[in-house]
Amino acid sequence: MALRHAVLAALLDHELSGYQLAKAFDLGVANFWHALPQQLYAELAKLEKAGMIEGRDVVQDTRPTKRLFRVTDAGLAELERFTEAASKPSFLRDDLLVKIQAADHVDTGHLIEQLTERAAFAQAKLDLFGQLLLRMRGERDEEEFLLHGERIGPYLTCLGGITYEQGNRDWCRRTAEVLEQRQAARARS
Amino acid sequence: MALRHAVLAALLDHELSGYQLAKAFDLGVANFWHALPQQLYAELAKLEKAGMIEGRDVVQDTRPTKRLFRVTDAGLAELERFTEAASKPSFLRDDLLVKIQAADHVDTGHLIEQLTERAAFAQAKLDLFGQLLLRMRGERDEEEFLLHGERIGPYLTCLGGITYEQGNRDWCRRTAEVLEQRQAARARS
DNA sequence: CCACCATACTCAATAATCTGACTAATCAGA
DNA sequence: TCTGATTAGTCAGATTATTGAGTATGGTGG
Repeated sequence: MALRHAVLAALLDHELSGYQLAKAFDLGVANFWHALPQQLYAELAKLEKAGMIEGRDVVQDTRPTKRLFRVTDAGLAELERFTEAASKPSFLRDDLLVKIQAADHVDTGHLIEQLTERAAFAQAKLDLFGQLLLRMRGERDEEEFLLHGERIGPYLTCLGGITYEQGNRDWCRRTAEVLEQRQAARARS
Repeated sequence: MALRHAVLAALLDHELSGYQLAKAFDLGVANFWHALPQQLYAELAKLEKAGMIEGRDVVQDTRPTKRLFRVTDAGLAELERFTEAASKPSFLRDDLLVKIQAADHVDTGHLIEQLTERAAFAQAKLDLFGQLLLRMRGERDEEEFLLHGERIGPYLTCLGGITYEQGNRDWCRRTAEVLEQRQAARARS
């Protein structure tokens, strides 16, 4: 049941349409949750019926009419309840890790390729997140912003994303390096 | 469809029963995939029907009879196919991140509590993983083991788990610290 | 001796997520 | 001018994952 809360949390900052929300929850960006458009539209409908968000139609002359949503008091109360409850631990579920687990029984070339790719992807997200941080804190330095900024939630989750992607990148590079060295050693013998 | 491959990868090292597998895929331990017992029993049944694993009953005098499974050649071929295919990126889906995203609209005390808890959990996993590494490489030092060890897949995923949990722990601590400082600053004003 | 935990599983039902296709309009580039 | 990308959604269906309960036996702590 956390998708609904993720949607509520995303709508705290700005009014958003389903489409904009879908962009935010997409692969490249999602720094605190991931979901597909279909899920989001369904969840928005449910949340509106439950009175936790309110939508208003915005007619655009050049683009299709969109529906912007904002969180209601009931929605905020729901988020509050959610926050009080214990968090369920987050678990790993990663194709690439499964492949590495099987590394000794499986073609090394493909593994190295995919590790390199993943490392590059992580680096790209790091660059993006870095820019995002700058945009959020503006002129202020990080220490100052975190102490006195008015809205630090997204900044903190972005920092989380950075920590995660750094770990990801470094592990991928290290692992690729190990596999390459073994390949080279095997080739020499 | 990666659960089946995770099961295959887990069975590469040792013959395991569904119950043992369930232990390994449990929260506390799972360092490359997570799943519940029911899923695993179901997957084992499917894999056996598909000829990718073979089970044999082991009668025990003091415990219920168990069924141990090992990977067949067909299973290995399936893993090989899986490895060749591109990995789907892994995404974040974490209750705690959602709560932090909403940090400015929600009770800070609960957040700090949950961050501290999560940090302690991450540290516990780090200790566990550290011991696991030692047990896997035995007397050898890491560099040597990674270059010449015969089975390094599980070692590499364990290193992945360590990187992940370190990031997790550090971010939780940092975030809790920030929230505490803000709480203190607000109390003074 | 009795409650509880560990081993070793099974079954059913619901909830969450993903795959894939479809509508319909505008805009930018070759 | 035709193609493809972008905006803004909707629908059906399949697959995965979670929740909750139940079976049966043996060992352990109080």
